[in-house]
Amino acid sequence: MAEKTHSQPPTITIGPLSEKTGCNIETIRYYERIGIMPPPPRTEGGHRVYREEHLKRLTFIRRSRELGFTLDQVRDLLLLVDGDDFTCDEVKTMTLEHADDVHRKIADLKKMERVLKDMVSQCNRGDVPDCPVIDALFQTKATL
Amino acid sequence: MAEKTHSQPPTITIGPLSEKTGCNIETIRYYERIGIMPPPPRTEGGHRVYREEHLKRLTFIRRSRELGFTLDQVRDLLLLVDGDDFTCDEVKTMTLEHADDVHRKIADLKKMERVLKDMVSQCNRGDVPDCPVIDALFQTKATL
DNA sequence: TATGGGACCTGTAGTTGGTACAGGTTCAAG
DNA sequence: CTTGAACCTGTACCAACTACAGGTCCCATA
Repeated sequence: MAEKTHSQPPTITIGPLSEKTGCNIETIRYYERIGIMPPPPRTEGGHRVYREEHLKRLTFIRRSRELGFTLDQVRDLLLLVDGDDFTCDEVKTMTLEHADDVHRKIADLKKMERVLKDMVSQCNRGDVPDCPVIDALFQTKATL
Repeated sequence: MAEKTHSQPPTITIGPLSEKTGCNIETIRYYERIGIMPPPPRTEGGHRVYREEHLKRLTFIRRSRELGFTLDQVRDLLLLVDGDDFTCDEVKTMTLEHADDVHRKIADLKKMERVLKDMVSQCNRGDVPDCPVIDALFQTKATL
């Protein structure tokens, strides 16, 4: 309510930023080092001082990572955002491509799952030292 | 057909082994370095010389990796195999645990996929610089 | 037998996306 | 003014490989 004259925009240090975003401190510094977070202003003593815009950007990055975008993809998304001349179509395309990747990964994992379950389903002979799983893993057509 | 007297067991060098297993050369040497492939005998000049047993072991490792076992898990499986006192149950348990991991990964990826598709489905307004995907990625409850 | 070049050797560094210290400085509450 | 939590930098580490560089070996052909 009672703001001082020349009121400054609210700021936080790295610790609270970490808590608010769920992104750990070392990771925030890492993001700065690799250039996807901008270097924030510092206090006299050298402590990082963040503002709302940093929080937003870091949230964006976290969210994107949670959705499985690589840091390179995040970099591209941020370029589009920063350029403010991005088109919805560009973003849509990237997202769809990524969705395809995810889809393929799901398909691969499903195959894996089936093979694993098939192998296990052969195992019903108790604890004899003759294991169909092991046999399956040794399976190959190659010889010397 | 016409084998010499004192016929030696057939051997191969690392190149052919790589081709037969689909495991690249640097990876084979890497596996040796980390101790999951045994150091093979060498020629006078120092070239590695492999036999059937190496081929089998490497195939086992590759197969396991393809099925998503980590190298640590492969190490465990190999201990069981090498000890030749493994029980089918032990192997079965490891495999089931791994199958569960895979199952969870599939579930996570499916969630991702849905969110990505939902975001994209908001995109039908052409190429205006106002993108629901970007908006969604910025979405957060946190403020300074 | 000499030689050319492909296959092999070792050792180190880079990849991705962070995490984990060590060892030192700053900030703010009491 | 003191204390200790929070912050700083820099380096090393994780999985699971891959990619060199710079040197040696092997063997088929001339």
